[in-house]
Amino acid sequence: MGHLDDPSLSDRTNDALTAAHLYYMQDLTMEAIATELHTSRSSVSRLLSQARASGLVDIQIRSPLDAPSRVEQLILDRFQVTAHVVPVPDHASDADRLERVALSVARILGEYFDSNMIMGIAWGSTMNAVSRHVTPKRTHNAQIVQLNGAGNTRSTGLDYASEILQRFSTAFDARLEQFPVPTFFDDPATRRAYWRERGLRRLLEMQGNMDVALFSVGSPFSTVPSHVYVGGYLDDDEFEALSNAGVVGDVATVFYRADGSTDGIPLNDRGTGPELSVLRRTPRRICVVSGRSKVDSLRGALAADLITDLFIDESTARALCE
Amino acid sequence: MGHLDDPSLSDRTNDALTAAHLYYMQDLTMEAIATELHTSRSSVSRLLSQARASGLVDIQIRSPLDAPSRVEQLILDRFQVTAHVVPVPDHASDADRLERVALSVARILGEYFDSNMIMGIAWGSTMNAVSRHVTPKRTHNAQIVQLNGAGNTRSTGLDYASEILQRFSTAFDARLEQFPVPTFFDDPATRRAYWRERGLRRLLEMQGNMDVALFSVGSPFSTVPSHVYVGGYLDDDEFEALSNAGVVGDVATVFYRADGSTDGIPLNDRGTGPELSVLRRTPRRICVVSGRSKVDSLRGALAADLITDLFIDESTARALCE
DNA sequence: CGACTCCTTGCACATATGTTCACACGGCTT
DNA sequence: AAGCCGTGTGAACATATGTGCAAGGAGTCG
Repeated sequence: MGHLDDPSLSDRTNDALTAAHLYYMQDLTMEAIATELHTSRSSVSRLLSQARASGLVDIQIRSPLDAPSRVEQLILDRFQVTAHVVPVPDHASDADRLERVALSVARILGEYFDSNMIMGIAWGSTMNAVSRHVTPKRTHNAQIVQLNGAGNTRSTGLDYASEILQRFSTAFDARLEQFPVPTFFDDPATRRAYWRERGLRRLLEMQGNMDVALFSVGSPFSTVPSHVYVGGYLDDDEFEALSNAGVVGDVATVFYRADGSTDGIPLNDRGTGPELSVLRRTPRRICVVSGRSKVDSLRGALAADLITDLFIDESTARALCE
Repeated sequence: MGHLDDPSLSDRTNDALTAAHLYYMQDLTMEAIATELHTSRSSVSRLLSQARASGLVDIQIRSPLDAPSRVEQLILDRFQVTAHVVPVPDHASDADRLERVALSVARILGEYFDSNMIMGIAWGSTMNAVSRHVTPKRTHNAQIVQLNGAGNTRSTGLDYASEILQRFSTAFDARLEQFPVPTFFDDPATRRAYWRERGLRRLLEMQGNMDVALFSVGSPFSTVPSHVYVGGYLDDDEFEALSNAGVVGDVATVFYRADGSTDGIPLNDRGTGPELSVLRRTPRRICVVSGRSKVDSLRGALAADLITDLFIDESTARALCE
């Protein structure tokens, strides 16, 4: 309940705090709060919006512990992964699904990330959607690190990926380590050489020490291909090579097969994503998936043991269990 | 996010959970939720009310850590007690104050009480107010124990005190140990004898092992006397004896002076409240105070080191600091 | 000093939410 | 089967909340 005329706090935040108390703890109406705060009802409405948006007010849903949904339980049994099924009506569009799952993740992410932690984040449409809604949470000495490069033949990719990452970084007040390299090098040798650069040491070390990893899965061969597959990162030959190698998906542009294996997939030697073994060492690996077209890819990621916590829309969850 | 067609859960709770998600996590309007749930908007409104009232939805206010209010900081410095100041306008009536502080406490109490814990609770107008608003929280193997007897010359007091305690017990799904004795025995010897009864052993042991104690302070000589002082528990002689002994207040009908001392206060030998030393052994001692008339009594309780966490209305808090 | 921008405010209106009420349904008694 | 709860429902109404907009105030620049 810290608030009330603290000189160190901006008046606005202070009022927001007080308003939040009066509204959420004491069930006053905004009208009444307006009177106490000597302002208009509309301003109170705005104060409360701000309080919610800035994470001052924290709303959680706590299902009785004995009530994981049937699907969540099923997923836990089959894949040893904690699933968070987001209710979305069956007839919703894929865009809707994505948006709604992303919103749910954005709201709850603060539960997983705290002071002194390192979080690795990938980029793509899903992460973009999540980033646009993250509820801020104040942390100290926290670090966010980009998981894979985002440059392609047409641009450095800095705008897109960096914008995403920056939203997280701002929301958590965390330092941000970007990864200004192409998504794929042309020559594996160049990549290997570059990896030995000392400038990369810090970044790789951070990735090795991540507490949380946040990513989605890519699905190259689905009807709704992921960002990577349509953004000019891969040419036709490369695409075909993936197909020939039996690839079903990727995590942070590291490709894998249905059984989770990655050996002998040439593109991986040129990619900039973290070794899957590095990922697997990360205590919490949060995967966000929406849309049935990602099911095959998701199965592969599960087989590769890349995931500890899965956020997924309802019908995709059901599809996964079939 | 556990919910969704879990056969083990009542449909109603299930719907409430889903509705809560859609409303609080996905920002859908109730209208939209009604459509998804194939019901009417009004029902959704009711579902959400239920979800809030039953603690399914948990709303917290998290002030930036660096922002305890000035008053809270002041109280911490002076009394080594964590204060939670509840904003209440200066012109509010004492009844208002009480209600609003009580509501705030009721909402947050779940933070302090959990499975396998023992909580001791006093009774009185304040506790009554709190009890009427406690937000339920599911716990296992938790125990609530009454701190002091509630019988008087006119009744066993079971109705009043028991009703209060039962509300807590229900809200937390905790076992309840009542204390069916008068508030004060007529003869100290009777009390001592009774205390040796084996039936009392269990109760006293629980009190000795409390994890949390919840109480207010009584203020005998203020213009707004507490429940104990007007409920027929004390006659004029006893009242005068208290006055002569320099008593400023009580906690669970154990009386103390301004300096926190209790020695040589005759009524304490006949009272049924816990020894203050027992109280002081309790790790968390939550005191709820509203109304300036309780300030003197509160000072005494602070001097006696009876409190670790203090919930108090704003103007009383200011009065305390003067 | 004025002209400008950028923010904030409160009003009035548009929506969203809460609540009352009459009614329908299932379980239970007679 | 008829009658009588208690519970739960949606329509209609009553409130409460969100938002576009025009106006005002503080700061900045010429």
